Amino acid sequence: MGRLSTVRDDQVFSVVGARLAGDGAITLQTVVDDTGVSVGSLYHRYGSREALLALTWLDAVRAFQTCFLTALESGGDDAGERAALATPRFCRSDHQRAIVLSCCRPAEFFSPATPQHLQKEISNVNKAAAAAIRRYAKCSGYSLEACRLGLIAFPLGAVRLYLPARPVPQALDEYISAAFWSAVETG
Amino acid sequence: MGRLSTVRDDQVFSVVGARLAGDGAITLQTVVDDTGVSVGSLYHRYGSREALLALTWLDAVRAFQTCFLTALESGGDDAGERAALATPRFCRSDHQRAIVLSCCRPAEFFSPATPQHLQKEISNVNKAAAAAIRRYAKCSGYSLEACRLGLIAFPLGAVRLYLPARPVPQALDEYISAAFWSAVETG
DNA sequence: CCTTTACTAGAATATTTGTTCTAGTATATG
DNA sequence: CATATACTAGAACAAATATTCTAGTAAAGG
Repeated sequence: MGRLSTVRDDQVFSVVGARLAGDGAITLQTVVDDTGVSVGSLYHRYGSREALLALTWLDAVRAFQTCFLTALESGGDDAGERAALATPRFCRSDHQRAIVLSCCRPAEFFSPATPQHLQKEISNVNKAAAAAIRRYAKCSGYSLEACRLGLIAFPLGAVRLYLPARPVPQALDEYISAAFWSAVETG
Repeated sequence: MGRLSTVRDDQVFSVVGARLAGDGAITLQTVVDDTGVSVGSLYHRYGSREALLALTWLDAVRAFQTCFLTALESGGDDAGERAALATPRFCRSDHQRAIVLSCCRPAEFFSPATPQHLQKEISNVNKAAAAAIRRYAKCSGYSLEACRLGLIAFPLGAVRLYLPARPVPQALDEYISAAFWSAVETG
């Protein structure tokens, strides 16, 4: 019902991510130039600049969490290790979205001006991940801090050595696995 | 010779860092409001917004490198481990500068508009650190990638779990040490 | 086919933001 | 004290940016 978009949402989000990898300045003008979508269209579709940024972040974080939570909740003794490796794998399979997640502070995407319903969604997404990590900690017996470090902090720190400019090398996985086990064995 | 500043440079840099920890938007207006220094003063002292941002970053990175390089080049079998721990220690001793280093992409501080001489200085500072890490890799026999991960990536990833809002807990050091050794033993 | 609906287009507007400018102030040095 | 020097102050200006508005276009459903 109604006219169809000439440029898909994910193409718009991708352009926003690409800008972040560059000079990092995201103005509506840059989005217009890079996508070919007019200002009027952007406002019709997303409502505001803040909403567009929040949607870009949500799109990226949902894609990542699908990979991460699937691994973490798959069971088995190496579920944690596979979840830790979800980060470098995601960077290789979805570079553009990985840039959004790895190169940005939340403050770049969310502000008091972000629409309420998006703030709510963002909050929910974050809570879901935090809850999954808590569950994993409880089941595995590892400390919560060790899990946060081994599952998130170390893998993220590692890929940030390469992103946004260079691809994440396969060789990184071995280090990330080792760091994961070092964390859970320490705590 | 001449009148003295009522607000010191490091106080101005500190305010810029504090903003980054908040909503992240650094406009001259926010700097004026937070420091009480007028726009005219800021331009007289720093020349441009870009210069102020670059100086803020340089101030922070120099302070960190003093700690980091001292540890790394002190010799001994645990020089690497102490250099890795320089990151959490720095975060505890100099929270404001740590925020500048840990919470920001370079693109937020440098642009084509950054004055030439500051771009040069920034380049030199980065080269000095990279060279020190290469030397350490050569002396220790560890791979360069392992050193970059163990000395920089893992410690930085770890402290980012807490910054900018919360203090970096002492307990983190044990995990960072373990991650450092896991890296150099893997590579 | 006609209507409804969602999308497109870009000029116009209002706001924010960086920069410049002129006048004035305080301090070190001779 | 006199003067050069660096800093302070904030209004005025120019540029960039977000947002609104009106008119028009394409596709789906009755």
